[in-house]
Amino acid sequence: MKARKNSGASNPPVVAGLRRLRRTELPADTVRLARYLIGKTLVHSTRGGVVVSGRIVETEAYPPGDPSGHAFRGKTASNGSLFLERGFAYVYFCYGSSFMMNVSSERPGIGAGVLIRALEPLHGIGLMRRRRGGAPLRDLARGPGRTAAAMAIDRRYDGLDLCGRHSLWLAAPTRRRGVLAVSPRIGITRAVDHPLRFYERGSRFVSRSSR
DNA sequence: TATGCGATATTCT
DNA sequence: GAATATCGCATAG
Repeated sequence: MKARKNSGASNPPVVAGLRRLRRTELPADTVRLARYLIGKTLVHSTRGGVVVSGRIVETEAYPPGDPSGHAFRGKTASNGSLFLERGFAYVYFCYGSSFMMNVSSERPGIGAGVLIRALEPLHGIGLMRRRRGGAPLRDLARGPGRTAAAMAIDRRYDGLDLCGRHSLWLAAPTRRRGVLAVSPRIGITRAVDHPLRFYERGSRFVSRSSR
């Protein structure tokens, strides 16, 4: 029998309340998608039934033709997911230690995406903390590499449809979004002044304050 | 809190 | 061989 209320300590927290985003809800435009994703939820349900999720509080746009974008030099064996239609995962490995996830944007055949840079942990915080070596709550997903680690996202998820019925998906917000703030992007060497980083103002889970 | 630095592997030159 | 959309630790203030 099923508990009608969420009183059981071992029950996963109100995951049924999370509604999958449909692709038609995602703006096709890269910058608009980057803004749209702030406040949305990223969900990863494991086979064991544990659900890990977080509010997206920081993104960066890498629009078509951006010299700092991975698609800038054209399609290769590793960046193909950026050229899919919007809503697919592009996962790559960087600096010898970190995976990072983008959400593909624009139309099929156009290489662009939105980097997910930070989450505010919502569900499965115990599992996230284990995956992150016992880091404090604030640091569990503060930064793109930490986000991928906390969500157990690796190369296997490259090319996955985040709007499909898979274990990793995008969901509607759990509460209203705060004020959106804008700054230059982090860690790049070209087009460094473009205001293409978006974050929720005041969030303690954002990777860095703008300068 | 801010800054500096080394580790690390994949990709493209 | 070089570059890289980073992290964690160290140190100083």
